[in-house]
Parts: sequence; structure tokens; C-alpha cells
Amino acid sequence: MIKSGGVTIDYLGKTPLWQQLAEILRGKITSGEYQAGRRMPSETTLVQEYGLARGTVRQAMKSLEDEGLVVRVQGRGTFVVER
Amino acid sequence: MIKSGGVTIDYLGKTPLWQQLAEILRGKITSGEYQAGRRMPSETTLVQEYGLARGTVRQAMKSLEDEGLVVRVQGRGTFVVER
DNA sequence: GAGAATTTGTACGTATGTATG
DNA sequence: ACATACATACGTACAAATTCT
Repeated sequence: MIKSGGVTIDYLGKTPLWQQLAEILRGKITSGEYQAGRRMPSETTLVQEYGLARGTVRQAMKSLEDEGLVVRVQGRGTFVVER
Repeated sequence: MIKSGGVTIDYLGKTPLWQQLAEILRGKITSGEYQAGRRMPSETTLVQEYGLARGTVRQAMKSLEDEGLVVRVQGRGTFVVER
């Protein structure tokens, strides 16, 4: 069984870590794993899951927000936008 | 009083500055002054200590990394490899 | 309503990576 | 080899908003 799709972070490659994470999360949104209107995993959770610094996670989230895929609300969380 | 051992940088000689620095650092590693598993002085620190440009320091560090003596981690520092 | 816990926002400092002149 | 600038990344601390107990 081959893990295809580059679902994991490549810490040695050229692509920035935050871009890789953004790509992963984008995939989980478009695939429906993260459903519209529902809350995404918190930054702290993602930090633990992927072993990245919070700033790096936030940069990935920021890019998703800029794309209009998610909205971030202080004190509440980050939510997948309805499409 | 003569400084023997080439512990200082010779800015006029034929040997590249980065090679001289690499040699110095290599010595401090093998002698145990820079202990295995611990962090090396930062590039900025070495820049100040030896009066070299950062690019030159990086070239020296790169050579040490190629030799397997140290590993460099973005955002954390350069560490002496355990042997 | 009070206080604790959670979550995102902001700021700073430090360090390595890359690019240009 | 030097100088500069910016990007990427880690770590820490605290603030602000919301939710939970």
C-alpha cells in the first residue's frame, strides 16, 4: 500500500513547510474530510500533528483564508467556508 | 610571541577564508570545545568573532556539514553531530 | 455571573535559506 | 568575499475573544 499524494510534510524539500501544510489542508477541504461550515483543527492541534511551529501553521491557515477557503475567528476557531 | 597552530584568520594568505574558518571550527569540534549534540555559535556570532561576512561563515559551515560534522536546522541553529 | 480553559491575534527575538549587487 | 535585503522557520510571551465549567 503506497502513500500517494504527498500527504506528509517533507522537511528537506524545497517547498516551504507552510505551503506543504496548506496543500494538505486544502486537499482535506476539497475532499470533504473537512466539511463546509464545520470547524477546522485548532492551530495547536496542527502544531502537534505536523510538528511545526505555530507561526508556520498560521502562515498556512492565512493562505487558505486568502483563497477564501476558510475564515478565522478569534476565540472561536477556523471554519471551512460554505461554497 | 608567535601565534602557532593557525588559530587566527590569515587575511593575506592563499588559503580561502572559509577554509581557514572551517579548519578552526573543525578543531574545536574534535577537541571537544564544541560538544556533540550541542549547538554551535550562530552565524552572526561567528561573523562578529572573526570579522567575516556571513556568506563566508556559511561556506565554512557548509563544508563542515558536508563532512558530516554538523547539521544545520533552519530556525534553530547548527548542531555538532553525535559520533 | 465568575473563573478557567481554549483559540486566534499580535509582537518580538533569533536563526538559517535564498537572491542580488 | 562582502553587504544587503528578504523569506522561511522556530520559540516565547502576552493580548483579545469566545467557550466551557
